[in-house]
Amino acid sequence: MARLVTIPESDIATITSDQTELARYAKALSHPVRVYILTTLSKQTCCYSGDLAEILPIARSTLSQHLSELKNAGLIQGEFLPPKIKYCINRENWERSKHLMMQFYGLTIE
Amino acid sequence: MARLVTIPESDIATITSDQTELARYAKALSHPVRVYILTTLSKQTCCYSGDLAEILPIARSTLSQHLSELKNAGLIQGEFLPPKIKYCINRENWERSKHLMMQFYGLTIE
DNA sequence: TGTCCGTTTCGTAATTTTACGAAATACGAA
DNA sequence: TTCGTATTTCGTAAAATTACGAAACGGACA
Repeated sequence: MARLVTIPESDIATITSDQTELARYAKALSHPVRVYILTTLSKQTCCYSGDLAEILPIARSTLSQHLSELKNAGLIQGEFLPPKIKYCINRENWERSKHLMMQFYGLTIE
Repeated sequence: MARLVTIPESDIATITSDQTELARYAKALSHPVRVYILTTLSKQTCCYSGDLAEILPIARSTLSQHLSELKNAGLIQGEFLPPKIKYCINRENWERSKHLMMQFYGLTIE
């Protein structure tokens, strides 16, 4: 980018790693189905992919994609209990995302 | 969808309007540049598109797109003060998104 | 071994997002 | 009216997202 040459570095905005991380978590929350899944999992303990598949008006393969996005974002984790897979919130990253979000909204409370 | 016919409605997950609304706000936060802009605007008072353009390593047209996404999400608003446009946080919707996010994370504090 | 079950991966398609430069717009000032 | 400044819209392209059904997979069990 030409700008990186013509303008001193100190004048370039530094997008912090916290901001990039927050954006990543926000992306995970950017679909109603994923918000629903996370809300469900954060309230109760865990649940099976099949439970969600029966209840949600989307194809199983589509649900699977949403679950793997949440997994990639680190917000949930799956435990293979043949023949089912039990999904739970990843508490550590859940708290991390909460912390970043609070920080973003200027809430220092924890 | 066949599922809507073969399974009684009461067994179908209801994705609430709050969840859909939260997903919409989360989508607005799902890019590092937009997180940066919102953080900047929420801390200080307001700023001009040009201020951001000089500081961010992206094309002005790209910045404009991000700004209009934030506008469409209702999180910022622009005031035309020729020849510049002053952007500020939309406090009402900012608080609304904060509220939904707190609710989502199980924080009833406000 | 073969079969069933729950789930994911594959193949595909439509739509949206992100990005850029060039052109258009809106307005104040010369 | 013409010029200059600040910003957005247009045209375009590449990549990512969302969605589906069909096929594949891994393990339990007959």
